[in-house]
Amino acid sequence: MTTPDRDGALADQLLRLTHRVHRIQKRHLHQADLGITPAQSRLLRTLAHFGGPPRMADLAERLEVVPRAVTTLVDGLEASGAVRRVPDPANRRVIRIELTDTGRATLHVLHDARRAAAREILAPLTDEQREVLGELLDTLIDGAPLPEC
Amino acid sequence: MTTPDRDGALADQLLRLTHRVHRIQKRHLHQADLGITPAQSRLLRTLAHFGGPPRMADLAERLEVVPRAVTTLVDGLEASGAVRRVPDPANRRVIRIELTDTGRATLHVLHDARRAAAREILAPLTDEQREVLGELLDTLIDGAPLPEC
DNA sequence: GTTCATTGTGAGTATAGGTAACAATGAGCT
DNA sequence: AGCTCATTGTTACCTATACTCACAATGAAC
Repeated sequence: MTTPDRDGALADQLLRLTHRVHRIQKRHLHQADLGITPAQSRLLRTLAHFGGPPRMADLAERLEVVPRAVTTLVDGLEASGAVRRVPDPANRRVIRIELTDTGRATLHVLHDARRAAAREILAPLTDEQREVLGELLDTLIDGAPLPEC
Repeated sequence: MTTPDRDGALADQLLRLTHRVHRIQKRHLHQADLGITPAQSRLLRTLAHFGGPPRMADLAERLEVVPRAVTTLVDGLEASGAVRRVPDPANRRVIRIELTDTGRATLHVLHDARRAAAREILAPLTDEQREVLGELLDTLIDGAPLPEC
């Protein structure tokens, strides 16, 4: 038997990798010294992928967290001056989250930190292996079933 | 240019995957209803990979967390009856962590939950792709530089 | 035998996220 | 109009993870 429990082994590897990725990202963020936490960085990154300023509910859905979590993250980012809460004139219940100029500058630094972290994590892989991994991760992420079902 | 920023893109994908893996594992663990948290599950899994009962310091090193964190995890697992603190007669400073029979049973259930989680995460991949991913993850994990340097 | 290193833990903190209740608002219906 | 119900963000609280720092007990080295 060449693969006694391939999926179980993959689970183990994924969990170990997950832990490592988180630790390394945290270290690089700390070194960047922007006062941005990993979850805040994730929100900023997501923010940049929207066309216009999204509603907080949009962010919660995209980040796959509960709306309450977004409130906390935006609180922190607003205190850092990276984002701004802007009330939506068309619907007074919604608040749109805008990236400030400071936030855009922060995003650049974060991007560099993220890339450095990636280089550290991916160090054992050749260029070809990174290409293959990228394709596999694309497939994994694009093929993910709808969140929360 | 075919790869404008491959490492940066990989970082994004890894971070998204990391979040997803963590959420899905948490859900499956909760469904298993063993009262075991993700970090405790990680410790149990690690425990099974040692030959004999390891010292808490060994666990901290292997898990790549600070020793204080191991204390908390063992506290919870001992309360669940999954492990036992056994003083080392050869060195009265060290405490060895033994898996109980209950713990061994728990491990089996956890293994199934982990495999189910893996199947859910890996659903978009074919068998061949899973093999390739497994090899890449092997390389990534084995080639990791020594912890904390 | 005094000094220094190892080992685990108490106390306190920060981050991440979850639930439940709620106030403000908008939408639909009669 | 009014009444009901869904949406949106937030207040208040709880849990899990992991960190630092200080410390007590022990062992090792000189």
